[in-house]
Amino acid sequence: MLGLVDCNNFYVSCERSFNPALEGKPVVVLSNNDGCVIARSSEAKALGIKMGLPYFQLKELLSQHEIKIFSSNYTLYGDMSARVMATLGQFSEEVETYSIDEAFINLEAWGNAHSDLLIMAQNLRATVGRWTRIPVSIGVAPTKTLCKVANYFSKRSPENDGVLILDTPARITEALSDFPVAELWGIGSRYAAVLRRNDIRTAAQLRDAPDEWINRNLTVNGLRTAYELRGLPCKMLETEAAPKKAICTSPSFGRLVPDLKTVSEALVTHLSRAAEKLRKQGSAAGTVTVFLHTNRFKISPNGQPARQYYNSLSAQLPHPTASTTELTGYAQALLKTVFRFGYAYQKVGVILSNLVPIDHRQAAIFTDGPDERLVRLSATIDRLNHRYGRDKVRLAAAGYDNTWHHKQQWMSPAYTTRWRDILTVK
DNA sequence: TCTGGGGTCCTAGGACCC
DNA sequence: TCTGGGGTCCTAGGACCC
Repeated sequence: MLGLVDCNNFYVSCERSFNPALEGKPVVVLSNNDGCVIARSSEAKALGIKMGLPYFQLKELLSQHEIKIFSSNYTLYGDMSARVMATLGQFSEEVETYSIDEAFINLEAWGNAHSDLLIMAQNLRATVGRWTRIPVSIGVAPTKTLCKVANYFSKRSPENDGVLILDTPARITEALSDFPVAELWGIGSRYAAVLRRNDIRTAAQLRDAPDEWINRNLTVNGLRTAYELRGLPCKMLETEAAPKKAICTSPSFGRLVPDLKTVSEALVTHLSRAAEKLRKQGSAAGTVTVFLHTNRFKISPNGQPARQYYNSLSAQLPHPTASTTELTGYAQALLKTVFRFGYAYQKVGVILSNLVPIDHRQAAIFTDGPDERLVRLSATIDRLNHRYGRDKVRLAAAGYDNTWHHKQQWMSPAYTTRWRDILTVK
């Protein structure tokens, strides 16, 4: 059996973990740039606040209710996630960190008896709650997709008390007959529409559909989902995090930016961030892509949609590199080519791809290899910045104007990762 | 009138996830 | 005024090979 442990309203729960005054109140966490709602407490959900609601539309509700608002604090959420995952390690040898707030775990050691599974799962919930103050829900089943279904019901039915175990054909069929197919893991809005047109409305109906039809309409991914619903595992537990194949950094500007100089400085800043991630996983990039675009929601003074511009450009590098300095040269050249004057830009982004392990780089025939001194320089800068703070040492090309930086008006302290933010007990 | 068969590799676009 | 960010995988079609 496998378990899916999912943190309830994770970002809100992180904020509450260090600020108990938020208990029982409607709390929302906003996306980057304080753009829209990405996490809601149950009280906020009860007020009808939808996922993805833009902040400026939320404002109308603020006058009627006392809603607590937070900017995304990923330093805090990432650290709390690591603490939750480490706690899971106490209960299972094999933990797959599936996302910041979810993990699949192997429950082989718990045995197969329903009562044992229930006791262990409740014990796990209680321990995570005690150690991190993060409430979790647990779905237990023979495949990952069925775990997702079990988890869905464990959250929604109070009588399940945060745990649901689907361990017999009868229990599985009962759950699947009640489960909207559009909510299945792997079924998005497009596939949901296809299924609806074919009168497939529950997970049980998809499970029982002919393989050939599923394969034709939902590709092999849909077929895997159907197999998993039948209890045949197709998605294995992956406890080793695979290195990323692409790394992208593209936060929006805090205001619209029209000029090349500012866009370029932002690009260099983003690239520095992406290259840090690149070196952290021990990779070098063979391709750099730069893209930029205007605000697609913007309306002109005359009431018409504003003129839009989106473009991207990639360069294959003569040799893969992990040097911020070297990558910056290419990125700036790409930007000069894609940039058009006369637009107000919302964001510029950079993607590093064709990643290879840093010690297995293919040398180029006709050009010199990467300058090892530049690679060592980047590594040294990483160490300095880790110790003294982000961007303490950086390229001058990143500029000194930070008026374009994204907004984060309601940021909570980094309670667990910054000395001066540690709570004081009076 | 009539024009083979069997492959690989790359890319763009579309689907999905949190 | 104001609408997020960062990923993965699959498929069809085009270009190429002998």
